[in-house]
Amino acid sequence: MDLVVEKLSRHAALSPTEIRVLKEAFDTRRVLEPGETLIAEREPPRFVGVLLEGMLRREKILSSGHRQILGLPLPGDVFDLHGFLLERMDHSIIAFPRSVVALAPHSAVLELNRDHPRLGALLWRDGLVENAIFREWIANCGHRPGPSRLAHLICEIYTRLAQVGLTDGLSFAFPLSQADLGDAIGQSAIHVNRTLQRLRGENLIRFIGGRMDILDWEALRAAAGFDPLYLHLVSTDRPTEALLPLEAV
Amino acid sequence: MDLVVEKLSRHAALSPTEIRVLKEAFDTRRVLEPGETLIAEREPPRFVGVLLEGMLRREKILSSGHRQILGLPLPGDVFDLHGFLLERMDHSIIAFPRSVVALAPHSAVLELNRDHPRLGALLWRDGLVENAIFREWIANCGHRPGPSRLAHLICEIYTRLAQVGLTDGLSFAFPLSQADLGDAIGQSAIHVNRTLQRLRGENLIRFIGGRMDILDWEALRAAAGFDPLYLHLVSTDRPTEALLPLEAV
DNA sequence: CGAATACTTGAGTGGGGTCAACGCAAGTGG
DNA sequence: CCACTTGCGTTGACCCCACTCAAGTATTCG
Repeated sequence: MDLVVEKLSRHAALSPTEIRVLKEAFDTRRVLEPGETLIAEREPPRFVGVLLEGMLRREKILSSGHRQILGLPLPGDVFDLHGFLLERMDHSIIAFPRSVVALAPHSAVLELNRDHPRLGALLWRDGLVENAIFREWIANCGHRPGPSRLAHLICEIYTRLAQVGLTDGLSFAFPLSQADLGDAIGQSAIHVNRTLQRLRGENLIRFIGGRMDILDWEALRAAAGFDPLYLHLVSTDRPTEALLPLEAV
Repeated sequence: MDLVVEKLSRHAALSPTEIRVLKEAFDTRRVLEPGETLIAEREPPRFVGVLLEGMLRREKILSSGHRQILGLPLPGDVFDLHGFLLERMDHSIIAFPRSVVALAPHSAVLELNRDHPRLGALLWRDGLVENAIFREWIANCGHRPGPSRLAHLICEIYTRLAQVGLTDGLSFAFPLSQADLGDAIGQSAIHVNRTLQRLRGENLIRFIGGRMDILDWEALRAAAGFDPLYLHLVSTDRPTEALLPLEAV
């Protein structure tokens, strides 16, 4: 959970009490095997989670039979907050590689929000960033020119992993198959293959054995038209006052 | 504001105090002329809003110059909750026709959540439904077959408008141009035109003068592969216990 | 070592994009 | 009242991006 505490602390220092309350709420651990479903479409959500290790995907099967990947929770991300007031899941959450999650029952999160509203707001903030990512994916699957889409996804994953210290320079674990990539950006796996070859041919990336190496970040960023604004990272040029001063709530 | 009170009341009865607190928080009115920007990308969000009349669009200009519409807040919808903990807007919000919004400063919403957590949770719920809509739009712009996309958007708008009583049978105001429709579903305006003609030719819809008439709901729904699960409507088959009993928070 | 899965490559095709022109209605101003 | 403009919708011609089908090649795994 230290990963999560550190991530939340970037926006407002957590008191020892808040850290304790947070850890007590998310006291359940669950290990997911590769491909295991954490929760399926139409099931009632029973908990809020944070991913500690591995990688998850949100997915939905369309009436045409196609699969659409809706999002990729990474370690440190809070997920299912989106559903904790809703009756049923509108999509499934599935583990890519072996993953570890920490779970909190909804009642614990409601209590946490009631008794420590500032901590609740920080958890919400994390969920809000994911919503901004959803919106960016609409643009990525929509009007963004074809070849840029894949580059954009790579830029996003790299930037998000770097935020939680899970990159090694410009290299990082990337456990998606070409079919997965296609379902994430709304293209066929075969076309993803050809686009990958192009990115490789232009010496922008190397991608073998589940590991992605970015060889030319600036060129990749330009090809993607990637602007990290939507990730709402903590940056040095943001307003100097704390996001959530203690007196705010 | 009665529209909003009624909408929220569907999920848990509001006490007279909660209704008063809600109305006091959203005490500012603002009228937007057609095409007027409520808030632009990169600006710091200053308020939470609910739309009372008209229609808004969330949009983003991509590096390619293309415009992508990310969402369509309708009357009764809470918006910008998504941004009330974030430093800058990652997209713009613009009025389609003349629209009226009610605004609450962030401090009022933080206070509301602190002092009336159940009311805060109901507002959050509305935001969560919008997130589910974002996810569905990813699928709509992504892997959904072409002709279904337009039909799906029409089904969604109809269903959401019907929820707040803004439909007249199967007829409703629909102030989007074909260019807007294209930017919403990730297609060119010209192709939208041809798809519209097809839907008209099959006697599924009539669409003139900013008004949409659905002529054959079941056929349109089938063409779209539309399943309203993601709208998280209040339905008769949901769990009988109240979503947010008073003792929950 | 076979079986399954993932990746690669080629050939053929069609959906949807772009460009360009035109129709039509609603303003607008002389 | 008419000439001009502006915005939106419609239609045709052309073409390319990306999909599908199909076959072949690693690579992993029981």
